[in-house]
Amino acid sequence: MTLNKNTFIGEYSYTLDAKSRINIPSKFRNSLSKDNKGSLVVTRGMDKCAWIYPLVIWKSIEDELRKLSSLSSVNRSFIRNTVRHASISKLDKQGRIALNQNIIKFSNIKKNALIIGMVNKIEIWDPSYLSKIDNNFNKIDSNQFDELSDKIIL
Amino acid sequence: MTLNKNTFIGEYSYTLDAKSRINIPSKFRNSLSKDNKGSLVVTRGMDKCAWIYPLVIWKSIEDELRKLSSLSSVNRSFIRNTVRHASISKLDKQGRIALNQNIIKFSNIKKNALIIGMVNKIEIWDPSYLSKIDNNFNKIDSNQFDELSDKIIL
DNA sequence: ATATATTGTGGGTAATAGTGGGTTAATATC
DNA sequence: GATATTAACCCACTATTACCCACAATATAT
Repeated sequence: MTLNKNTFIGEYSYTLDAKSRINIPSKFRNSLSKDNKGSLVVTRGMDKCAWIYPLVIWKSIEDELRKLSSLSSVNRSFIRNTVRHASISKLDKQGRIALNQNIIKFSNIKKNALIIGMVNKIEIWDPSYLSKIDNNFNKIDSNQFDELSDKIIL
Repeated sequence: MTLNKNTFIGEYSYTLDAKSRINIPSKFRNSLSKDNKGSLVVTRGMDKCAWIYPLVIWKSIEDELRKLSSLSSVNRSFIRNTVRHASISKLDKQGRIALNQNIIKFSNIKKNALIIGMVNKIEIWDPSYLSKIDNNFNKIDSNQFDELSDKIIL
């Protein structure tokens, strides 16, 4: 167990309880660096899922946003849409976080949820919804991957 | 819960009461630095919404304005329109501020209002009005957005 | 194999947050 | 100067959230 700090890989299946709390895999908790003090930032993903960042990673995103002048309407929209659905959540003593209704509805999560490590962030999915996405993934023309293969060596 | 001081993220739905008071989310109140002493500056936003700054942040904006020479008519207009609708408002014991009629009318706020954290400031919107803006936002040539996305890695 | 620690899930209780409204003080109006 | 209007301040109620403890299931160690 010695991945880089704030790095997440793997997939886990958990349940949302009556209070909308969900467990964070202990492996993820362990790879969270101390300076996060157990705080995560939950927001909407680009897909219909929740994105979760360690607080310190989120702060660096925020710093970038801070540089954008609000005189530009594009900047304003960009900032608004990036941060309006974000909220800080702290791990409780049992290692869970509470998801707000907004995110649950957006991600279409009911009882069961998949937590997926995405290297620098964490995703939470409704399992059946993700299966659909997976099907689309298989349909992608593999040429699109060829582009990536120039950039990333597997 | 340790975001930087005077930093606001997330979206909250509140109601304006009969006395034109509106609640400020407790998370925002907590991230207000002590030296603000609960004072906020409310003014017109660049969009049809209210902008709210922590007093100390507003002061730094004033300092920037001070540097603009009044020999330029553009500067004069800019300063005038930035400052003329601004007013200080203090949080009451329950964490609310009173909005003046000028701002309410300008923002087209009736009963319900959305409060949105915009990193260094807070916006208050009429919900239905913001939806319209959102729709336009989707029509914006996404090239402008892609530019930003290149700079900021989510 | 048994003991011990860790992990995931459930639930109770106290503290806080959000909303409404009343009372007094300040300001304006006549 | 008396009255009306507005704003500041205080108190009260309800819903939500944060915090705590409990326990079963799994993993680790002896």
